Amino acid sequence: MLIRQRKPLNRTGTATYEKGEARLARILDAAAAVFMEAGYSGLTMRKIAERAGISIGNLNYYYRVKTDLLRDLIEHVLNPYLEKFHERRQKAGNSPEKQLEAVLDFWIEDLGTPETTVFFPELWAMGNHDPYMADLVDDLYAKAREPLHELISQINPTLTQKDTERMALYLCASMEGLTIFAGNGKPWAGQLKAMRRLMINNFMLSIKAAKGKRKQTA
Amino acid sequence: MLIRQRKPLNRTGTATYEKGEARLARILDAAAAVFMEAGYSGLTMRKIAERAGISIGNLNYYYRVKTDLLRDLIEHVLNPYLEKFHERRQKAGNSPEKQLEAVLDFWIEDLGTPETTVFFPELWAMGNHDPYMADLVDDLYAKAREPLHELISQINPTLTQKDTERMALYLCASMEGLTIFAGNGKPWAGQLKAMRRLMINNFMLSIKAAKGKRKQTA
DNA sequence: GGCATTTTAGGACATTTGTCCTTTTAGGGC
DNA sequence: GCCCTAAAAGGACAAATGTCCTAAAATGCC
Repeated sequence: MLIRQRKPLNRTGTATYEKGEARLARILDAAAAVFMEAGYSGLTMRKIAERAGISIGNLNYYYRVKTDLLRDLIEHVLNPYLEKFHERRQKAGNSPEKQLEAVLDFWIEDLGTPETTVFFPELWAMGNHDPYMADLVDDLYAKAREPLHELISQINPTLTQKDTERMALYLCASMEGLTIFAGNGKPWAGQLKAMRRLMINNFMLSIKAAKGKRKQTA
Repeated sequence: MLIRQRKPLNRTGTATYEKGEARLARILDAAAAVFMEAGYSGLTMRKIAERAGISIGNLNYYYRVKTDLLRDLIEHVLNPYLEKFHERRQKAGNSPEKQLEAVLDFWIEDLGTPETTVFFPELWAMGNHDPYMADLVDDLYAKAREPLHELISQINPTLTQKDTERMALYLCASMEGLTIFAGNGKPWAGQLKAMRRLMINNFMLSIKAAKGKRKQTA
């Protein structure tokens, strides 16, 4: 009696051949597409497989468990953001004002893309019911706020660490909130640029006016 | 051969006796509880029935179709908001500054409650995949922004209609965005009051400084 | 108290969904 | 060319879920 060893395959989201690796990428692309169309509640293994042009069996070969796929999906979508943010800041030139403006500019512009408009609200909602997602979102925003924090403290050095952090959170929250109203396809989408100007102006005003008051202006 | 007439019962979310009406309310309460715990994707008829202490069959008697229940649920949760907002503004006293401050105060304070923290992000996410929800959310915020609009134009009459609307949207977006970071159970929840002060101060600053510049200050 | 109607319960059914299993096909190393 | 593993397909299954149906119990009205 031959006892066939149980298949030891328990890796998830990995491939050995090039073909497998390409497929893996296409799976995550397909998952992202389904996710943006139907949201988390509409994200099913079968829809992903169909979108990727493969069978459920094959999808299951790459991801035995749906949660693993979801986590890779989130990472797959989120990683480019941090990269883009980082590179954007590098080439933003000279003064901290100009740099901050460049970062905010990019941030607000990005929130008008379909991906960001749909993806992030979904993340926020998931964060309320899934501790893993909550941590992930917190980490993401903490990293995204770092440049703000640094630049704000350069623009207004009289601020305490805590005040600087709060100011950065204020900017971050305001911009993220705008997603709901002026994101892609939203009623105010046509006025995103006007809102961007308004917001950035007010941010600059607030930063300079804060706390250790007329120190820069004099 | 007796042909039993098909039951004509197709009402949804209505009751005739007092008992039925009370049950209806408890169903919506139960649905709200499940919704806040598990989100839209975790909202099932069976969970709602169990939470309400009734059978699936009975729940189905009140709501044949889940979407109807969802719509009533949203309305059931949302209605108190508009009422609270309205009454809050009435008793906010004299000057437009004080009134606006009162409205904002209440708005930001409310966003720290568990209901608001969980419920609204879920709405935003649903709005991206369901046109009905999108309209509902837009209407809600349009109504919520009305008092802001009015008070802003009183505080700074030099603003055009459009600028006033944008300013109101700015306040609204900033506050709603804060939900994600300083809502109930969020990492910045402990600093909600500090953020409230910071935000309201900056809002006032922005409103007075906008457009027709130093007209109030001189 | 009897009766029509509302309310409730419980079961049933078809679908959907995540996961698993077996088998076949393809690819790369020797 | 052979062989071992990766890749892919398709079917299967149990659990969950929305909806429906029928029968019992409760309720208000005369």
